[in-house]
Amino acid sequence: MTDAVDPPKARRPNTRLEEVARAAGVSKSTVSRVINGEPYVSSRAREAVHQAIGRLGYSPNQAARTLAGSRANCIAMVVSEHGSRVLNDPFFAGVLRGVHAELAGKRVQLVLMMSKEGDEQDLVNYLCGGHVDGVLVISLHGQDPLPRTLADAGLPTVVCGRPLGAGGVPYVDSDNFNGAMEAARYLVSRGCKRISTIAGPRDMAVGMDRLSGWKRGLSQARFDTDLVAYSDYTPESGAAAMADLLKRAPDLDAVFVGADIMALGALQTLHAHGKKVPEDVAVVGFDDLMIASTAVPPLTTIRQDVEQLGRTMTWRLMAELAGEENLPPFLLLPTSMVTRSSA
Amino acid sequence: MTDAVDPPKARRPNTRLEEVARAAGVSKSTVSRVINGEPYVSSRAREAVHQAIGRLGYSPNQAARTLAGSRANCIAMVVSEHGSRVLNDPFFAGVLRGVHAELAGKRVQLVLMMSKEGDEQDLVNYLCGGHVDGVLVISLHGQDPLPRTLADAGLPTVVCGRPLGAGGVPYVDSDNFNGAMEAARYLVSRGCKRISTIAGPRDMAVGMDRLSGWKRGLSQARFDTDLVAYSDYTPESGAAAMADLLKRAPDLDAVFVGADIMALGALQTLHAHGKKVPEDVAVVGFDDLMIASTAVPPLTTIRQDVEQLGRTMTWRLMAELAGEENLPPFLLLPTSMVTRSSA
DNA sequence: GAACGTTCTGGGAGCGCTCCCAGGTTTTGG
DNA sequence: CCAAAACCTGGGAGCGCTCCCAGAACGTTC
Repeated sequence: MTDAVDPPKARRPNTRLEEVARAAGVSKSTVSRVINGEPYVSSRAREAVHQAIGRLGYSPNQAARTLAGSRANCIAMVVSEHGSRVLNDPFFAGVLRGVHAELAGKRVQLVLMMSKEGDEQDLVNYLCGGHVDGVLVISLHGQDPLPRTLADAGLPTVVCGRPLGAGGVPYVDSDNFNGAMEAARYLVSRGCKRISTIAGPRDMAVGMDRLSGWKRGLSQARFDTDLVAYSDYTPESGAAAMADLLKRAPDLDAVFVGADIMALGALQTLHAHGKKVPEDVAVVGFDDLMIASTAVPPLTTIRQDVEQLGRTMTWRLMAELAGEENLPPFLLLPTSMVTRSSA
Repeated sequence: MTDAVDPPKARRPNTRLEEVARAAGVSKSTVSRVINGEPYVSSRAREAVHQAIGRLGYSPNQAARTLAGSRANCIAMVVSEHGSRVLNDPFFAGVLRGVHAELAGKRVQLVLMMSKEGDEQDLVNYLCGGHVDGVLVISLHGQDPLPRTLADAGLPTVVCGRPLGAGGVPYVDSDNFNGAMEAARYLVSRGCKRISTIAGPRDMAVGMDRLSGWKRGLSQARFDTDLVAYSDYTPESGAAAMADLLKRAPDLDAVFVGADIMALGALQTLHAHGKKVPEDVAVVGFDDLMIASTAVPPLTTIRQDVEQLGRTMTWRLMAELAGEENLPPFLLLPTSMVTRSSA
């Protein structure tokens, strides 16, 4: 089919709006109205246009719509903070799936961007330059100034996970505090006496919120909250943190690990130290990754619904774009405990 | 700052190309040439334009560029086949990271699309409508007609993983055949006598290629290749497949599992049957997921570099868009064996 | 039936850029 | 030293759409 003399530019079968208009026997304006679902179109005209569109396989030129109109029909998902770890994470994939599910049917494109060191200004220029209608930010380190910058520029922005340094920017997060508190209470109710935790880095809200929830759960039961080790969301550092805890308190009989991926490392360490799980040490994780069920032993954990996180972020952003008012400044999604064998 | 009467449309601080031109004391054309890195611009003018751009924080309007120019400056990444599983997979995230890395610095947007049932025609219309310059397809089930359709429409397309039903469409894949063969040979060299395999679904090239490689490795050593069970890339089905193999051949002493995620399930089953790994049964996986190292015991596996997969796909696509000729019709990336404790 | 609204329709300006063309300036070479 | 070639520059058409405006067609009311 593409046997033209000039290979690289053989393509361009764009049916244009004008052709649809001609085929339907109406004007460009009417076709435009039909496409955008505007009122004041007779049902006869509407029908004719729909038929013509179907017949010609017409797809509106987004660039032209964006240029002419006031909206870009496009939102950006910005993965901040290098992304090396973020993108490794099943977390990201789940969020993305939710975003896409929520966007289904809407004529909105999703463009993906990553902030790289040095590029920040470019990124801000681009985003604020009217190329996108709104932004979903997935930023790992809480102090990231990006959400603030975007929000200050008047660009509708929703952050995934409570942002530490961006008070006032709308965000959606799992209820990490209550989830962790539930984990702590469960360990107490199970009869554990010396309960420790492996927390995420101090500069990430998710780590801090889970730590706070754990502390609250324990202190309400009048337990000590001194057995805290910090780790950084890798199995290796989880293993190291567990070893540290064991050295500090050889008698510990429970550990709440602030992420399944770290719990995997912790389990290894416990195994290496001859501790039986859950008989000697009970383990509760957080996230409920797919691999939690195949850990040895299968991991009891706090599930968060990451897909719902993506859906909710998108809903919040689209609602704002639609001009809805008095929207909630943040949304917390409930977690649920999944009991398996490790505790 | 946004204290206008009308909240939703307060934003629009776009500096336009014309303002840059005025600020730099040159014409629009010259600014355009500088931005696009064209020749025939005096270094004095070039310098002035760059300064003006920096001063004004100018970012070219993509919509206008697309509309006016012949290129869309945009490529699509299409996740075919529901995406429910795909997006769960760390695989996807790795590819995406590679794509992004390769795109860094290029003025090309990445838009993400998922094909949903019923939407196929819309998707094809959109993609072929000149909105994107090229497409990266991640399609799990090999028979997907999408790549063929796109390629036939003259749209530069690169597929991730060998497509079963789309001969002639350029693709990039890991060298699954040789990786699996290496695994089989390794098990032979280790002295295993009764070697089985858990393969992926028959309608996916990745599963078939790994199975073929395993068969080739064994038959070269004059081993039987009858111990094959099929599974579908979940830990659960991997566990079931392992149980099936054990029932058919209680004396088996090795299993090559065509994906780490299935190997996790297989390990569980072996454990439940009282088989020691690797003493009773040696296990080799494929992929080298992050969790392979925290399996019990740590998994010996064939590593594939998924990020490199993304980079290579992108490179191949961009090369084609740049008009390069005689590009390879497909690219196979080498795998490497990672020896841990399970074999 | 004149005066008004309401519903529908088409014409045309212009979004911000690229790309072609025409013209000016410098370099090169016979 | 003058022609040709190379290098620069600016002007302006037009990409495909939206959105504003003006006006046609149809009631509905006094």
